[in-house]
Amino acid sequence: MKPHPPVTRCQIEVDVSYEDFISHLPEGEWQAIAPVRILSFDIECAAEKGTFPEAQRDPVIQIANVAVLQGETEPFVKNVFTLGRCAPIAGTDVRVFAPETKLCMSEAELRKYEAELRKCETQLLKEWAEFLQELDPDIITGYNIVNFDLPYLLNRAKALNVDSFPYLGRVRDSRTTMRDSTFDSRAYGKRVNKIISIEGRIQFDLFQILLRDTKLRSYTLNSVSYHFLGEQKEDVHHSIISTLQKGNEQTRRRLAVYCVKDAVLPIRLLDKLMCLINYMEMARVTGVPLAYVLSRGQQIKVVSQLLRKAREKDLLMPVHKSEAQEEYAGATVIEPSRGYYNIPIATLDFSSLYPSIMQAHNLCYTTLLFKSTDRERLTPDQYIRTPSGNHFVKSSVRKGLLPEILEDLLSARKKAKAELKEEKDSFRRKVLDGRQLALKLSANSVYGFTGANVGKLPCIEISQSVTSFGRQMIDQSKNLVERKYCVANGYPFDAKVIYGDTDSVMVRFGVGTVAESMELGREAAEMISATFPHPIKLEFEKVYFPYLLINKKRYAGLFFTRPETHDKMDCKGIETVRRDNCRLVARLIDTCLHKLLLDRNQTTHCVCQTEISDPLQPRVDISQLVISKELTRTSGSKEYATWT
DNA sequence: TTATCACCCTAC
DNA sequence: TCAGGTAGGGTGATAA
Ligand SMILES: Nc1ccn([C@H]2C[C@H](O)[C@@H](COP(=O)(O)OP(=O)(O)OP(=O)(O)O)O2)c(=O)n1
Repeated sequence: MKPHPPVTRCQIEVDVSYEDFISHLPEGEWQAIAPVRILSFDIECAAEKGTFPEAQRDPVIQIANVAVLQGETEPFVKNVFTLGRCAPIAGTDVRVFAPETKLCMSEAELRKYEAELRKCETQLLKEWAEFLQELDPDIITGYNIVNFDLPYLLNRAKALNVDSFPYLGRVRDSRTTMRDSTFDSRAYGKRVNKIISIEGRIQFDLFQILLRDTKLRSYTLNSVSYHFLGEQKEDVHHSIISTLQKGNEQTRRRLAVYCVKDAVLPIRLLDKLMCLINYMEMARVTGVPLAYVLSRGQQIKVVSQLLRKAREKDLLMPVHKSEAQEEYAGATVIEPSRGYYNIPIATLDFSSLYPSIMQAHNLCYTTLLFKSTDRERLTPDQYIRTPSGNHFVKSSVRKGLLPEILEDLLSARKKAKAELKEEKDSFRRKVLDGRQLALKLSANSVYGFTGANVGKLPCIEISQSVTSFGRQMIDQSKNLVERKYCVANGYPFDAKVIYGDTDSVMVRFGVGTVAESMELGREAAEMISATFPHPIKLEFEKVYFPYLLINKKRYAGLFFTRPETHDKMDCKGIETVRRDNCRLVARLIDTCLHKLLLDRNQTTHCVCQTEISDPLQPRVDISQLVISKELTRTSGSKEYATWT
């Protein structure tokens, strides 16, 4: 089960209209919009979260703050509101906001105190609403970033009857409303979310961003911050919160620091992950509003691009009554020759296989010939027959919309890849890689859209033609390699394709060094590419040496892109990359693979055996044994592995 | 004891 | 226009 969502709702205020905003961004200078000024405020109340039952009975805890980032790399905390006097925090102004608490209170005193507290909170909410409503867009960037827990604040405003609060948009007198929504897709899973209407402002829920863009074992703000920023929240255990609050200036200061950090971390993450830049690019390329990139799926992007292209050509999109269509065959996975290979294995891979198939063969809604009578009006060289038995006209007759869409998407991806190549910083490389992959996914989704049974415009003819071409191509590649690189043709060894999945072939050329393998791989890729129409391209991608092939979609190997040294250890489908195991298993298998591949020690079993006695020793941390995975249908919480 | 299935997550 | 696709391994429950 996914953990409780952390306090990570971020909001961006854009001064100009969306169109104006993006049209003012120069083509090649995305970095120029890096935030210059960030305003952030955040309120945290453990009791309201319902996570700390102890705290619920204790009305004392209320701390909030406002933080500002102005051009500096570190956010500057402008105001810290505390309840009770609090010792200064460096670089901040601390402001006392409530009456002092007493350690012991009578019943009457407590009630009076609670009433005071509500008054303070009400005033806080009013101040915030005013602050938001009058927040001037930054002169230089035209926007501000504000971080706070919007659902929480709206609920508090409701509970305290602060009627002036929920008017946070840029349209005066337009009430901010909140409702639940669910989003269900195979790729993202079932997500429950809150939809909050704020005209003229765009919401980025960092928790949702992280769920979509990253694959982590835990999504608490704490662990995410540690993972990406290398720093954690100031850890204040909930059981001591009220003690700290009731203590003195110094203890309350600790609490305040904790809250400041909470407000600042999401903004730092947003910046570090370059969310704004990447999402803006995606919105521009696919032609959807910025907020859709997060709140909607892939279909809307494809539809938007279709409509854009259709309008250019004076075409209309039909309203399709989607009747239930049956599934269609997908890609081939070559039967693996399982084993441990202590010689280099070259990997050849079609670049953007499905999109390039659609481009090469001009597959589109607008080029499909439904009926045989349509074919009779054309000469045979004006159309093609796909391996699945469907017919499409050639681009000389009419160029399809989908190929044009794909061209745009792929060129955007190409640019992203070029930038990735230039980048030296390893963290930024990861971010740029994610951006490149997101564009690839969007391109593949164009194909997926045509096969989407629940979609608005499914067209199985297209999708099954694409996959049938793909099957044919991987077959052909395998045969070409094996036929050319054999003893009969004067090569020292018979090459063998030991495995392949959808668009890739793993070739054992028989040669003993990485360099030779690369040489042959490059040559083979070029040779095979030449047999396919533009823009289909088979690329030499990498060499694995050594290579452990366990099963279909499960393998590991040392990854070489240069002859001298390996880049990394690459694991696919194995427990080390799966998140439904406990960490112990992942760690164990990781060490085994290290020994097997890095040290080439093929007698690893004895090492594992000594490790395996570990769980029975009390020194193994229980956290290593926690298994967490998503539970759908049935309810329940995390499962814990136990030994009794 | 083996076959089948639902479920999770991953590789394309 | 709420919601990209198929292939496939591994696990544990249940049927045969
Ligand atoms: N999420 C995905 C991933 C892949 N595919 C399909 C379409 C791809 O063309 C094909 C091969 O996938 P790859 O992961 O090898 O990626 P590409 O070949 O598209 O890109 P590249 O190899 O250039 O990274 O599988 C898909 O439909 N959806």
